Amino acid sequence: MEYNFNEIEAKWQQYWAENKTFSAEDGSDKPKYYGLSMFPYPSGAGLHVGHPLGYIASDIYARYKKLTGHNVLHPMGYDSFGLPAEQYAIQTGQHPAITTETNLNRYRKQLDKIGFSFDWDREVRTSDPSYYKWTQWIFKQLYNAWYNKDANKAETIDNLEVIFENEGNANVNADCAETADFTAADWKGYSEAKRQQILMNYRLTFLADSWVNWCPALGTVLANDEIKDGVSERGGHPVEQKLMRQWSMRITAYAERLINDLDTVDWTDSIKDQQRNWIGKSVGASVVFKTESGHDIEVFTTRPDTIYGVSFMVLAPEHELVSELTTDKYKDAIATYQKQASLKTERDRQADVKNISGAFTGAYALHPFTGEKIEIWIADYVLAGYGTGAVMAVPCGDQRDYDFAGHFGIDIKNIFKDVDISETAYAEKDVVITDSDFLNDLPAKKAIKLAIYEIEKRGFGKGQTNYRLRDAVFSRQRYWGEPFPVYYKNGTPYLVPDDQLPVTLPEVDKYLPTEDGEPPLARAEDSAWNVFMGDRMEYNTMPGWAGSSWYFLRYMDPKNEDVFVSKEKADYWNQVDLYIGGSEHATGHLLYSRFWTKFLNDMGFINFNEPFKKMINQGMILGRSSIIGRIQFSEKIRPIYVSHSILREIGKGAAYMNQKEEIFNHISNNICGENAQKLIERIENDGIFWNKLHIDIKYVDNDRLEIGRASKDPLFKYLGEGDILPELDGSFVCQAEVEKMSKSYYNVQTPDDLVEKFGADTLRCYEMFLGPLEQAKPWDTKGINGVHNFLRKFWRLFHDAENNFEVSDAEPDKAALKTLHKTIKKIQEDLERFSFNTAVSNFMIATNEFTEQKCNNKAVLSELLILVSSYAPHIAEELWSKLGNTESITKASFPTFNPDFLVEANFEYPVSFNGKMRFKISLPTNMGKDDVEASVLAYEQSAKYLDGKPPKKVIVVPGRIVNIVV
RNA sequence: GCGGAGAUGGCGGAACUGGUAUACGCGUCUGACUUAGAAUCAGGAUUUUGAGAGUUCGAAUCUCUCUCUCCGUACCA
Repeated sequence: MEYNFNEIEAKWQQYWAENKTFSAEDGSDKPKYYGLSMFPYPSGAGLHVGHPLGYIASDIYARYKKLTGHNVLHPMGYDSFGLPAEQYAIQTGQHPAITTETNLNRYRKQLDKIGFSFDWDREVRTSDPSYYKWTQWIFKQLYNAWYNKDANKAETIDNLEVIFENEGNANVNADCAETADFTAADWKGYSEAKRQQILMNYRLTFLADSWVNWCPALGTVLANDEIKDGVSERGGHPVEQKLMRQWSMRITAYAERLINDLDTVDWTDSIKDQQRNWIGKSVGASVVFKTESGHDIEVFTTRPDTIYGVSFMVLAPEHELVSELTTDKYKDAIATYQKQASLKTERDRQADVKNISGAFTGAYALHPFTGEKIEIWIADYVLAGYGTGAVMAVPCGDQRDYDFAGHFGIDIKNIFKDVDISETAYAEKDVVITDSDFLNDLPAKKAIKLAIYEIEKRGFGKGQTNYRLRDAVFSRQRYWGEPFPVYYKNGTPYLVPDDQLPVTLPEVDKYLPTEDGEPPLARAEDSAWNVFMGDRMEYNTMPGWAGSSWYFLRYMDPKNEDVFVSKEKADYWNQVDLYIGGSEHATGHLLYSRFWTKFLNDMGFINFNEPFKKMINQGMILGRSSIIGRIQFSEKIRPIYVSHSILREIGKGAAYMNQKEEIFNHISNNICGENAQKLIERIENDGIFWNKLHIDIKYVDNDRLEIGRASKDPLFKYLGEGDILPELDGSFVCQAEVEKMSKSYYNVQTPDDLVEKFGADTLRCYEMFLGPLEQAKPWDTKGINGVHNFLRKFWRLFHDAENNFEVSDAEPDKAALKTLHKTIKKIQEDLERFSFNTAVSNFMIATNEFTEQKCNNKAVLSELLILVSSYAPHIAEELWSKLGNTESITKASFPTFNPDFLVEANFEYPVSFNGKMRFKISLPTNMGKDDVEASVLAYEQSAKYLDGKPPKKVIVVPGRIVNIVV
């Protein structure tokens, strides 16, 4: 074989590993480059071709940076705590650590075969005690911190205690749970337990009873971002609300900074918007409405300017004041409504948006400005969890209020000047307010400010900003996660001292909750814990996002036993320069990492407050499924499996007997020749029922199904039990459909087969060649041959017809230099704008040109080789060493582009008439505008298009184009 | 509903600041080589950039209107 990729690739992979070619230097003088790919969860299914896409791009760029003289950190590791290993453990009793280890080894093997430039000495695994020791340590820092809103940063809890000691909490401006005021004297008099209780309100990670998303099937709580469409993201199980004592993270303290600092990172607008929406900042006012019975109802509104348009109030059904406010007459109706609402799942409630429902409490509030009586209703369109769980309803300015008022016959006041609200509410802010006393004739934006001013002045409320973002629940009732560094004494939580960390996972007899519903860790014997303190240890474990929130820091200093990352190393490596991964982590991992980074920055452990400077989100690779048609008759008769063109006709909706004639016509006219009669007879006798079946793509080549081979597979042996109707030429063609890669569609492509068949270099180039990195695109192996041929052709540039290595030492000729420098320019530009697909095309063009030029010039090919080496590193190393180099090509320097080689004496001007290109004319590049014009007009073909008339106008763009207006 | 991205041959896609539309690859067709296939080589074909208008000497590219697709998100007051 001329280009023996299997041998070459194995050889160089071994060389890189033995020579630690990709080991990053700490604190070198070179500029640093930190390129990171999102680390994978090692699932049992292994890698499919979609996984390496981002890794390959990341690898190409990292190798490129190395060639441009950077000290490159390009690590890889595993997010190895997680549910699937635990579910497997529950089913089989096998320890999740063993499952994880097995999967992880498989991943490593697959990754190694693709030839990545990972510095494996820096590998991290979140489930490794030497790693999660530091996850626990960071948890402790969060526990020992509070958020000082005046300083706008986190500070240690010790200094808060000093303040309490000296002046109580009256002057403390903290982001915290509601806490009653106390003086310094009070504080001194409090018991230890009481003090701890109070401090808990301030800590950045805290224990509190909170409504959580409980997933009974998974036996654990889930964070909001782990739920999609009202069911768990993993497994699709139903989720219900439950009040539980849980660890939470006070991410809300960082809401404002998390929004603002998005402006400082180079991410896609889509991800930034997702984060902004998730955080959901809204600016407005909180206003207190007194009720007739003397209660205060606090509402949040973004439109205080519409306060004179309030015509009723709505409380969430769960609102704490509902029972107190409801008058006797309405007690039953309210109770009924509350019950209905509570029975609805989150999902029903969302699905039921258009159904307007609510109930009147019988109570009235008093308008703070007019004193007018306002009906108080409850309705489930008001959410207990957002704002204060109560709204002032302004039908003219809010569509939901408008619909509600219309439905229940409540008055709709119009306080907008010259706006028609007879059909719908008007929610825009470009209105002028009227009928509103002191707000009259003001544009809404000014009115908002004045309204807040008045509200504050008269003591009805204050200006306020609300966020949709909730504090993040941090406990999971699972086994396979980080244990908390926490123990309990008399019900009060305490931290395990640093010198005893990590608290490792104890052995348990089963990975299930206990009989009384405690998490699996409650099963552990006291002696099974490596650290056991107080009455008991914490039974919860941390969520999946704990370990992944800071892993990019550990790569900088993976073996450090004294600190999670040393200050110098964090200063040197700093932010991740390029982060590549999927966009599905927009509101999970990517938000939590930013939160932890800001916190660690606040505490002075690192010097930057955003983790990922630039991010690219690779698109999903879709599978290409192969589908055949099955026509079924009654049970006694063999089904018929039909090829594509027949399936297509049947699929045109002509599936039922009332279109029988149509089907018959199609069949006999267009389709399967003599088989048509057979098919028609069957349908005639038995009626028709058809469906589509997915066939494993491994039995399909170029859409042709290999029936013989497929029918031997137990999964598809049915093919042998029916009749086959092929195309006229006898082949059996499958219909192709692009859909998600999934086991159930039999369309999963693993990289292993392809590496085996075509080599890693081909796979790498092909994955890039498919299209722009960010775009979702179908995977189609047909094209891989083309890329493979390119590499073979590339190989042949260096060899003669008998595959003997042969290059020339002569001076390179002009044509070769032009091709080379054109290519250097393109490749560099493509890399700089992360256009990996066009770079591969440009390599193909260069290879084609050199082939045509019969160029085997050593100097030229050496430079070309360096360009190619980041895309196809194995073949590049092999040819590089054949050229006589003794060091790895990764130590070479990226070639320098020289524009002189591209200068041409003549340019072929395209000549257009009225914008339509008609012919070309070759003229000297240095010819002036006027001369070009004269030459073109003098050209014989011009007369044809001028048709005897003088040109109206002639546009000459030197070196570009000539356009003549007639 | 809201937000984001997008629509170019039979297919994946190129065309960077408006300047030769469809590079590169796949598929397809013809021919050469071959016992045959694979491979290789030579050559051909398809279209007018989702629709409509505008700006311009010139628009895939800029502006407006509309249609459709994908992704995210949703009673957030």
